Order: sequence, then C-alpha cells, then structure tokens
Amino acid sequence: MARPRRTRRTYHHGDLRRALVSGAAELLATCGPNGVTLREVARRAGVSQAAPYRHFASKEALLAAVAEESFAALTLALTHGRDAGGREGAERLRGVAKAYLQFAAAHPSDYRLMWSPIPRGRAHPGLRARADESAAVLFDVVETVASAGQKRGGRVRPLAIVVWALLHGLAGLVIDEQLPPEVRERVPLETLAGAAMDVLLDGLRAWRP
Amino acid sequence: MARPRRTRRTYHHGDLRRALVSGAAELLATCGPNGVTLREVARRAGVSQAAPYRHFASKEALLAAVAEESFAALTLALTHGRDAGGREGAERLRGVAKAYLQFAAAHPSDYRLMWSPIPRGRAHPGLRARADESAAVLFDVVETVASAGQKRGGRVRPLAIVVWALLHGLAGLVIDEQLPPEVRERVPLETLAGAAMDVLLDGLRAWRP
DNA sequence: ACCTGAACACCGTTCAAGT
DNA sequence: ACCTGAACACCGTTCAAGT
Repeated sequence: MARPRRTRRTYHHGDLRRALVSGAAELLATCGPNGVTLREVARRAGVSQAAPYRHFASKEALLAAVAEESFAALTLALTHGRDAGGREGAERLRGVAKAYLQFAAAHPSDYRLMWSPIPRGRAHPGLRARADESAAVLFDVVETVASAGQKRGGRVRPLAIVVWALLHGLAGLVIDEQLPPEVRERVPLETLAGAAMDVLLDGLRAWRP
Repeated sequence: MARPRRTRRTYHHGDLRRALVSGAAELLATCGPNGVTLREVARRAGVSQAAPYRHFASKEALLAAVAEESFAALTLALTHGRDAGGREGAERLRGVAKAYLQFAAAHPSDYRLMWSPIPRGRAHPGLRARADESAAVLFDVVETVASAGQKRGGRVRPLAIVVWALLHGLAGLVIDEQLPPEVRERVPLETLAGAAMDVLLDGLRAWRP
C-alpha cells in the first residue's frame, strides 16, 4: 500500500482550498449566513486563522467559490428535472420549474447566497459563468416551448425572462415563508410550479396565430 | 417664542428612537447593508454606543423598524401607481407593477432588507402587518382584474400569488443586475413591467369562459 | 510554497454607574 | 427614565516570522 489512509492527503498538505470551500458550505447550511466566519472555517479545517488567505483573497472570495459550486449543482438539478418528464415541451418546462423550486426549498441558504450582492461585484468570473449556465438551461426549454408558436419575431428572450423571474420570485416567497399559510401547508411545490407555468403557457397559447 | 429652535427637541431628549431609525436608513442607502453598524448609527446620533439598547433590543430590532418604514413607503407607492393610470382594471394592474419595480430599483438596499431573513423570525409583528398591507394592495388589484373572468371558483388567490412572485422576481433580477445587458440598457422598467403583466393578462383572458 | 503568532481596528452586547 | 464608560467575546485582515 503506497498511501496510508488515502482520506488524509487533504488539508495540511494538498487540498486546504477544497476543505475551506466545503467547510464554508457546511457551515452555511447548518448555521445560516451569520454562522459563516472565516475564523470558524479555519478552525474546522484545523488550521490557523490566517491560513485561508493563502487560498482566498477575502471572505467574499471564499463565499463566491461556494456560490459557484451551488450554481453547478443547480444546473445539474435543472437538467435532470427537464429530462425526467418526457419529450413534450410543456412537460419539460414543468420539470425544470419543479426542480428549480425544489432546489431553492432544499438549500435556502445556498440559494440566497447565490443571488446575494456579495459574490457579484467586479471579479469572480467563474461564478458568473456557472450562473449563466444555469440560466441557459431555463432559456433553452422556454425557447423550445415558445418557438412553435412564435409570433412577433424574436420575442422568445423577453418571455424567458418572465419565466425566470416568476420562478425566482416564487423561490423567494417559498424560502422566506412569505406565502399565505393555506398555500404553504397544503400546496406541494410541484403543484405550485405547475400552476405557475400553466398560467404562462396559457399566455403563450394566446400568442399563437 | 416658547421653544428656541424647534429643530432640536429630537435626540438627547425626546426622540432618539426616531433619530436611530432614520440614521440607520440613511446609512443603509449610502453605505449598503455592511455599512449599517449599531455603533456608527449611535455615533451619528451623537450618543454612546450603548444608548440604542434603551430603544431597541438588538441590531435586528432596529433593522426591523427600518424595514417597517420601507413597507409603509412601498404601500404608498403602490396605491399611487394604481390610481395614476385610470379606472380600467388592466391599466391599474400595470400601474401597480410599474410602481413596484420602480420602488425596488430606486431603493435596492431597502428592498433587499425588506425580504431578508433577518427581520422576519418570530417577533416584529408591526413589520409583518406593514408587509401584509403592501401585499393587500397588489391582491386587491388582481382580484379586480380577475373577478370578471372568474372560472374554477375561488381561483383568484393563486393567481395573485403568481403576479406577486413575478414582480418580486423581476425586482430581484433588476436589483442584482442579472438581466442580459441588452434588456438592462434598453428596456425601461415601465415597459418591462407592462410586458410581464401582458403575458399574465393573456393567460387570464384564456381562462375566461 | 505554505502556514503560524501576534497584532490592529473594528464589531454586538452587557452592566455597573452616573444624572 | 435615559444615558455613559468600560469591559467581554468575538470579527476580518495584515505581516513578520517560521519550516
């Protein structure tokens, strides 16, 4: 056996960076945004409070790395949701919508971080790239659904924005428990997502010649 | 003259509470959320760092008071937007939608605070009340628009939630500058709000018998 | 190349004590 | 009744110094 305990090889030598990112993600999930502290992340990695600065320029940069991972996970969830249902366009849109809401509900702190102003700001091009990939999945599905009934040439983009905004808004309301109790307690996310998409699809149908 | 300089009478005696709330709001608008510090708010009010605790149990409680004021302002803006356009239902909905987006765009930090998880949490009943008042304006307008075409009995509520979510989501995308540049630079908020409502209104029309 | 120790300038919050 | 001074336990960040 060349390597004793292949589990070790991570932090202390090798992969402090990874340990910091996943430690921060864990802290975010368990203790909320205020629980994420550079010093605590360092403590959990068994390293001095100054060590993280060898790998991240600032706390913000670490959070951006966490958000980047979350966007990658969202993209994966959306593509699975899209392909789960079947081949028909409206079905695929519903699948994406359901996956979107379920992701937000399952990872509220991550979802909030993804859209928080903190990781945005100039730098962090990797973050932007992952965010764009997530949006692209949504945009593609909308395009598929809408293109058949295309009227007023090139109008798919604004429609995709409406779909995106609707899901983003619903996710926010769900996460912040802002929905009226009778909806929150009795309407499953899948139904909510489906109903919302139906309203839009009705709108789409009205657009067709 | 009974009172010398009626401007004074505020903090130091009388109204430290008000001075703290408006100081925090000013700090939030000018320096962003990270700029709001209990100690800095106290400094600006010309008072010791411990003084705020005579009026607010915690920083969170002060922020809740700020958010409460913002919701009151939003309610006012929405009612004005509703009444500005005219008497027709769809027109009133467009007026509210426009006012909603413009409020968010004009006061991004306030808008984010209003929906942040911080001021929610158990207590702060005043905040919840003001938030419900804002939502009620929106709900009323939707009801007016939808009631004419009422089908599937009592289905106005879910529709209002969709409208609300769409506006909430659009506001988020606008604030976080998440929209594609060609939209951000060329489409005025009013047009965006109008187009979004049109999609929903088309959906509504499709619901009618 | 990667990490530690110690320091700096901040926080939120508490609590005795002042007027 | 309302406010101050001083303290406690934290932060993010920097920088010399260690291996």
